Amino acid sequence: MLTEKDKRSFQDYLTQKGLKLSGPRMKILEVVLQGTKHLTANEIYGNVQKRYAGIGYATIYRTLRLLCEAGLCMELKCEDGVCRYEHAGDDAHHDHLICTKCGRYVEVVDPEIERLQERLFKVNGFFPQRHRLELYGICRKCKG
Amino acid sequence: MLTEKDKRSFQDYLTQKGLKLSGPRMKILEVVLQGTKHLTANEIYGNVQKRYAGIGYATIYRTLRLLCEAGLCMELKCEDGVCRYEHAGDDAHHDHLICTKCGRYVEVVDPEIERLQERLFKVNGFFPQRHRLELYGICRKCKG
DNA sequence: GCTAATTTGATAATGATTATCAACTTCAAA
DNA sequence: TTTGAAGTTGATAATCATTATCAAATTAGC
Repeated sequence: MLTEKDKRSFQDYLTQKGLKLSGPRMKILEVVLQGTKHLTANEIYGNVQKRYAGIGYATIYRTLRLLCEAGLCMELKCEDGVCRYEHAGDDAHHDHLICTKCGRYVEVVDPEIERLQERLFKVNGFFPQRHRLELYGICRKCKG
Repeated sequence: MLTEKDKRSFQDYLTQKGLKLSGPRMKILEVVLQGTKHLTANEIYGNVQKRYAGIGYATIYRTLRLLCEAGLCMELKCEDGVCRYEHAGDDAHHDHLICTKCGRYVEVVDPEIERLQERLFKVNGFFPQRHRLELYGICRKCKG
């Protein structure tokens, strides 16, 4: 799942910003894009360690920020106070359905809801930037 | 805005839990219910200090938790990683429109959106518990 | 008023994230 | 290919909101 396109995309972003593509950055990009979605920085640190020992915490955080800025990742500020990261891929915006028992994240979109949100912005005289919708419940598996 | 009903409500909650209604708890209840909505614990601490010096940080946090449990307050986990509190009053559930320039919070509800959210839960086999919807944009005043 | 149970304030601890800094890499030009 | 200025790294200290700890002070039912 680590395409040449992604690599180039990261490379381009760095160059454009006058930054450099280092070994650690490349390794982190690889592990993040090949791993599961919705991992914490700590979990990503663990995954990176497994394959490439020696990369520090700070570099994980720094690189995750770069990946977000480059549009390759998205940061979710979760209710437990910890950030989770999902690789953005080419998929459009989506919201999340979150199981409060097992912590599973399901991605959902409802175009109708999106439309009504735009209306709420307009009605209240706000220029829309972004939104966050999280639905908390218990998934079928946990409900038993 | 601190009604007898609120006092009784807090008192009842404490009694029912085998807890006590102390001076500090009463003072914090008063300041919180009379103050603005969407304040941080830190801001509430400041407001309490102004009127009743000597109450410690820990007591603010502890009492805010009790007020939430008693249904007199609600905690909002905000994107900046800080919690804000709003007194629940009798008003129903609502979502928030947040100005990214001035930080203003506007409370909004759209019954249609609420309905569609329920449908999303159902379609995905989730038992619904609660949700969080935050709309970020720039308010008319800041837009100029 | 007495007393057991609860609460308080001060402060240390926690846990995620960010800042610091000397040593190490990168990369474009020579 | 060597070089050196600029950027990066890992270790670790710092930060910041929130919680835990604990001895001293308060509360409420008798």
